[in-house]
Amino acid sequence: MKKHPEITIHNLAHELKISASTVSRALNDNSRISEKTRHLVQKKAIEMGYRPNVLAANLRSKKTNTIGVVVPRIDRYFFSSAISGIEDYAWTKGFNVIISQSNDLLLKEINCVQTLFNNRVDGIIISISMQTNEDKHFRLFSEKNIPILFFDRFCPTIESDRIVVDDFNSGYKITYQLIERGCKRIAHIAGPELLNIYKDRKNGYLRALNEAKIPFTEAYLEVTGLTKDEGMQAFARLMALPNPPDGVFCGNDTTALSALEYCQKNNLKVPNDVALTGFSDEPFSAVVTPSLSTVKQPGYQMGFQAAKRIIHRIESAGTIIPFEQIVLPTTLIIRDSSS
Amino acid sequence: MKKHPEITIHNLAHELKISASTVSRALNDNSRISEKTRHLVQKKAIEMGYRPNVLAANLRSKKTNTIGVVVPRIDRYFFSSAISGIEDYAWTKGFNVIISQSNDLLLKEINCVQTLFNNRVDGIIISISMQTNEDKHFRLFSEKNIPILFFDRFCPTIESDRIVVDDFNSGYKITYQLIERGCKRIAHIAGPELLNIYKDRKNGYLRALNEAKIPFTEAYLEVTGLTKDEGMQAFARLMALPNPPDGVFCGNDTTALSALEYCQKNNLKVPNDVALTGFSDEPFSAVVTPSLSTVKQPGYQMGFQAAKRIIHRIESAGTIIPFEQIVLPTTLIIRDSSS
DNA sequence: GTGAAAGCGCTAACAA
DNA sequence: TTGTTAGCGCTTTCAC
Repeated sequence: MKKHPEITIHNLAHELKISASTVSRALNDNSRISEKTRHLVQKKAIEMGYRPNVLAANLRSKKTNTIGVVVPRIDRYFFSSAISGIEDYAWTKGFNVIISQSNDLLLKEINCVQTLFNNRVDGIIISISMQTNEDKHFRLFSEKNIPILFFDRFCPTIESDRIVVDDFNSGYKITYQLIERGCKRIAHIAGPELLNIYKDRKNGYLRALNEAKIPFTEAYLEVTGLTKDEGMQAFARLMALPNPPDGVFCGNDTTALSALEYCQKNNLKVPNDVALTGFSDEPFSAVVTPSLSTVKQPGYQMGFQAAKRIIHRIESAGTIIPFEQIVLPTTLIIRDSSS
Repeated sequence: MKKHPEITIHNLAHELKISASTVSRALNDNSRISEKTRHLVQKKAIEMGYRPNVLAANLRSKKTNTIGVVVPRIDRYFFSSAISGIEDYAWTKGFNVIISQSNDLLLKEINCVQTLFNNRVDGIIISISMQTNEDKHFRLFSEKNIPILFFDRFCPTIESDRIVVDDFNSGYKITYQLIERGCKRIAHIAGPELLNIYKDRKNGYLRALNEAKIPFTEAYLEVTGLTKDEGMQAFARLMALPNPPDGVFCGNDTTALSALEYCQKNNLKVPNDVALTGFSDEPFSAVVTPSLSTVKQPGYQMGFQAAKRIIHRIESAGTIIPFEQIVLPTTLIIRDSSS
């Protein structure tokens, strides 16, 4: 079946009548080798179609040059662009990227993390699931001194590097914009409190209200899973209030879009009857009518930085680097839905 | 630094006063082992916090339980949903997924493929770049009998499994719909001929014209890279013709969107002045105004099937399985831009 | 049903 | 600068 048996460094060594270690050194551009042998070996390697067995090298060196990534869903634009950033940077450093998705399920997340752990990834980059309320599975890594880095949604009880955006301020700014444009009754469709990002966005919202001396109305706060359906329902409840809001800060673009749909069906004018804002700047947000005001999160940049940071940590194993929380800037994008 | 040294099967063996091979067998649920020892070993393994060294096992067994994936860009919805499908299926079979992106560059693609090859992936799933006009890098795999599977954009000169959609028919159907709605001068913004999918879409277009006895007009065919900018320019050229088209079949949704933008800026009514259709059903296509007619490709399903097929092939190594081209159905989605 | 021994392909400490 | 040697942790004959 196999026409070409694998060539090993021993085959090369044998052919060249030198030792395997010399071949190894030549192939790895080790310093203690003569130009001549190096050339000879490399030429022969190509000639014989040698390809290094990364597995064996990894086993020996106890490094895999692989980083594991766990995200809730790969097909959400924010995450896929983050992965794109991770992959682009990792590539330049010769690292592989293994990805897995938690589907926002704690159990699946634990499973993913375990598997990556067993596969001896050199580090893990993760954005946690909506259900994650424990941290045992992350401690595996800290205990073995394997770098773990959270981006966007982090686990507050684990000391580690983090790449985040300033959700509090972003929530504040986008709410403030609604106030500025004259909204008096501002509602918020929030995500699960379990996740810092949603809590922060909500607190930013509260802060803006407070600063403008707008009293907070319990009924104007809806906590949901931020799916399309839940968003639609929450928005419907808001608009059914005796005194419905004239501005709604939706926790993400998906719910903002569902709110928009609701308005179209029910003949509500956006932004005149009710102004809407989202969060994330999904690809569709710029092109819906009316276009959606939102907060742009630099997904690609976050991924890129995450990879940079973790690979740096991996490569400086031994030296102690203090943990860092890197906050990337968001951009407030005001479009028709609130202008 | 490390508080917990790695536990190996030898440690377990030593503790239990049995041999390492017995431990190995017990851990792998080998048949030639007594219930009693199996239990004893597995209990001890948990107790001591043993975790298998996948690397060593892989080196020995010459399998990695890993499949490599190469796509042009991870952050395009079609591809990220395909990856999602791949990951979901692979997960159920205990396979890891290494991803990399070619950025539609041949050189990067070659590099990715080589790296995956050196990393000894058990199989590779790929959608080729826009530049790919050679197949040497794929032959590596066929020569070593490592399964390779193309999805969507395939390399015609490599015999292999393929998961595709019927681009010819889809192109035909969507053009036919334009004819049906009364368009007389139908243009097409095509992608590079190098890729089968774009050629097929174009041929479907030609077929529909032919069937309706509409003569083909050279000026109505624009071949581009299907980016936003190129799409916009191509569309502008079309509309600047002395006899501009009243219907345009765009090779993908991105160009259709840029055409839409052009119309808005230039006060052209869609679909009345010119009807538009895209291809792919990107998330934004349903929500732009006017909403975009398009062809829905089952990205997730394609990925899922791809993983299923390749893992099946990997697991039946040795048996000869004929190559198959699996054609998944598309859905014609008629929305406002052409209705 | 269990153990002994060999070796997957590579790297690295030590010797020369 | 090069060679020798000893594993990395596991699986898998082959004996018993």
